[in-house]
Order: sequence, then C-alpha cells, then structure tokens
Amino acid sequence: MSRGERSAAARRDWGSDDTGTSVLHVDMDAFFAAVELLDRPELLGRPVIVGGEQRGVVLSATYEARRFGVHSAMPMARARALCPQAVVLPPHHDTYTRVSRQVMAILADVTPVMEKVSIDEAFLDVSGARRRLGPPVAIARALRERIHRELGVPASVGVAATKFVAKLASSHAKPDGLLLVPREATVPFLHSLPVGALWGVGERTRERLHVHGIDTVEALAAQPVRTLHRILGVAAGQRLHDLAAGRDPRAVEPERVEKSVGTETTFAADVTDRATLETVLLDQAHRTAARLRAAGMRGRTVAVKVRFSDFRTITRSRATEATDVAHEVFAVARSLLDDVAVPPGGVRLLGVRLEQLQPAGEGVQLRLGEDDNRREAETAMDTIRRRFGPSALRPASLLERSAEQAGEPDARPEAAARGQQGHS
DNA sequence: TCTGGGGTCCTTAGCCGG
DNA sequence: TCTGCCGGCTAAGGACCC
Repeated sequence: MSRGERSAAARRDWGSDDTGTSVLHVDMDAFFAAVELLDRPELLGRPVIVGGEQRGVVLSATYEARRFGVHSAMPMARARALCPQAVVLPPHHDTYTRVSRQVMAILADVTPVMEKVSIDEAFLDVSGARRRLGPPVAIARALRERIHRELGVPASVGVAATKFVAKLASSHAKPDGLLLVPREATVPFLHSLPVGALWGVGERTRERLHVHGIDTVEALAAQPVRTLHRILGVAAGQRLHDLAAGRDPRAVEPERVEKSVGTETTFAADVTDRATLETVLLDQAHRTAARLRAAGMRGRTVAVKVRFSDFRTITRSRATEATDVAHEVFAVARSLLDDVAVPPGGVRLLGVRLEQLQPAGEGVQLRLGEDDNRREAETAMDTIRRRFGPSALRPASLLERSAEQAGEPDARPEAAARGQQGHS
C-alpha cells in the first residue's frame, strides 16, 4: 500500500552480495484485497477494490484493478469511473487484524528484533539470526514461502543495509517478489529513483523541489545541504540530504511507544446541528478513553479536530491533568468545540485525540469523589464489553440516540454517521 | 474525482519566567 | 526599574506515511 514513487530502472538485479545487508522489510501485497480473496477465490484474477461506500477512498486494490489506474487513497467515485467492472468489497478490519497477527508471528519466529510499522509491514534485523537461519536473502526467501504456504497471501521483501533502502527495495520487488540491494549498490540504486521516492517527499515537497529543478534523488544529492535547508527547512532538508546519500542510522526498534491516541469520523452528510456533534464527540471520548485504559496510558492534552464542508480543517487543543476517563475527555472536548463557529455548510468530520501520553501510574495526583467514581464505572464497562462485546454497554445519552435512529434510520445525520461506523 | 482513519514529525508563534 | 535575550512550554497547522 506504499504510495512512494517507483522507477522501472530500479527494478533490476543489483547483485547478489548480501553480506552487508541485515535489514529486511516485509510488505504484504494489496493486503486487504488479498485477504478478501481468501474467502472469495472465485474473484481471483478479477479487478477487486476494497473501500468504503459514500465518501470513502480505496483502501486496497488487486493488481488487476491497478492496471486501470486505481490506487489506494483514491476517492471511490474516481476508482469506479476508472474501472467500472471492478468488484467492490467493504472492508473487514477485524479479519485483516487477525491475519496480520499471524504474519507478525511468523516474522517473530525469525528474530525478536522485529519492528511492526503498520498492519501489513515490518522491519527485521536478521544480523543475529544468520548462524541459525543462513544469510539474509535465504531468510527472505524462506519467509515469503512460509507466509504464502501457511496464510495464502503474498508478501514482498526488500533486503538492504538500512531501513529506508530495504523499504524502497520491497516496493520495487512488488508484486510478490524479493529485491536485494547490496551495500555497495546503495547509492546507485537510490540515484536511479525520482525524488518522490524519498521518505518525506509527498506532493507539496515534490512541487517545491521541482521549482528548483530537483526531480531526482541524484539531483537532490548533488545540492549543497544549505540549499536544501533554505528550500525545506533545516530538519527536512538535512534528513533528505542524508537519505539521498544512503545515510540512515535508524535501528530496527521492536518497542515503539505510542504518542497519541484518537478517533475521528467523517459524516455521510455534513452536520450543522450542535447536539448531534456533541453526541458523536461523547461516543469518541468513550472509545478513545477505553483504548487508553486498555493500553495503561493517560493523556495530558485533549485535541479536537473539525473539518468543514469546504475541507478546511482546524484543530483546537488544551492541556489538562492526565486522564483516561471519558467523562473528563468529553468535558474538555466539548468546551473546545463550543469555541468553534460552525459555518452554514456544516461539519464534515469530527475527531478527538489524546496527546502527551504517559503511563497510567505516573504523575497521577490523588483525586477524590466523583472523578474516581467515574473512572471505576468506566473500568467496569470495559470489563463487561470484554466479556459480552463492544455493543453490550453504552452511555445512556448514546442509547437514547440509538433508539431514535431505530425509528427513523436515514432521516438524521448521525444515523448516517453511525451507519458508516458500522456499530449502533 | 472529490478527497478515510490511524498516526508521526516539524515549523511557527505567543507567552512566561529567569 | 526597564529592556533584551533565551529556553521551555503550549497551541495550531501543515505535510507526510500506511
């Protein structure tokens, strides 16, 4: 699902010396679509798109669909226009999470030095596994074969000296391939790529670099670093200059600490009614707080995100005492939302996020009375939901809304939003 | 064509205290 | 006492990634 630019010239044999290449990047091919095909083998060989309805985007597309120009993150309407014969399937995130766990378990068998990047990709440092399992390329081959045999889905693997180059290698190995970039081929490999292949170069940065005549990694590498500082700022300029020269000191890190947790919802129809917004906000506060409690974390900053009908997006945040209580999160979030003027066109998206996370046991002041009771009540709700499922319990105000919706399923904006979220 | 939801990181600006 | 400077913190927004 990588969206970085690729180059046909980079898709070649760069040599077979894997002595200096201990980083593997494992990337599942068209992961969501591939998992869907496990249940729908009759669709093999046909263009298949996984994506939401209404205002959704393409989450995943088989290579048969990509041939028509369909790619991930593309608006569904555009994808359907490009490939009207495609079979469109709604996403099943629980299934993808389950298969992802199985993939990660196979990777963890190779080495504990494994860093999960997302649901469908991970880095491995196999320097400690050589004696047991052989050289990196042999490990990569065995991994691909085992994932395919046990789970029935294809994985591509990049093998290189650094994380960044391993990632580029896997994206050039797709679909269902393996690419080794030997240590001494690192710079020639990088210099065969367009500048958009670099990590951190998206549409905006590419345009800015293009204005200065910089369209390839080779051209970027030839610039004095101070020129890049001027164009992109010190941090981004330095990083790209390093990446273009093959310098990437980041190690494969098995433990990653989350820095924020949040939930956001795009409404099926823009919402102008404040009561509806507050109901959604309350639901989001509960979901976010429950995730914080499950992770044993509390957040010190509550942030609210609002996107208006014209796609203008604002965020408002406030630092408070560290909390994992939905009631407290909601109180701050609602106060932030109160200060936002809703334009006549209404609100397209609403979200809540907790930032400045810290372990639940750390720096917590002794609190008495109502707050403690709230926390206990919410913790009890967690237990019940774990036992009987996520819809077993909801706050009364949300239940009332659900009851109203039952009578009039499509008339209210939040009914549409609920429907899209897939739970009510 | 009309743009999801989960995040991370960086820049800029204002405020405050030393 | 006033002013300037600096660092730390907070808030907002933007770009990017999968």
